[in-house]
Amino acid sequence: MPAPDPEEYAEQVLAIVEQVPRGRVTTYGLIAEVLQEALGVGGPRTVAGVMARQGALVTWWAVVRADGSLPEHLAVEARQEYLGEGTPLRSSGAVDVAKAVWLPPDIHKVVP
DNA sequence: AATATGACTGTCT
DNA sequence: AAGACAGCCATAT
Repeated sequence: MPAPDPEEYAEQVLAIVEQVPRGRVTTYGLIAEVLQEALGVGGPRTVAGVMARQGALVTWWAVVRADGSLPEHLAVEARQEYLGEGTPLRSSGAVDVAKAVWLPPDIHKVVP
């Protein structure tokens, strides 16, 4: 399975992020796994790269690190959303991943 | 072509 | 429990 075009990869990432239910989250790694299996390329950092450039187009706060945290400057803004959505948080301020995690569907189901 | 960088992650102190 | 380290993948110099 060869290399897909980067623009499509980005679309897939965004497509998945938009599927995340309100009040739940998913992680860079999980998204990366699904796309890796479907397209054979990419990793967590690749997903992060997409979010860094086009994350503003979607509910970017629905994507967090494996431990439920986000970089400082984003954590601040994300907190408001989490409070508003009732997303389970830990005392540290990070999302309680164990409770809030949402598993991305197979890409084939997203874009058959 | 080689190196540095980034919205990452898992393992080992 | 928190920090160091080393992989990892794509982009930009």
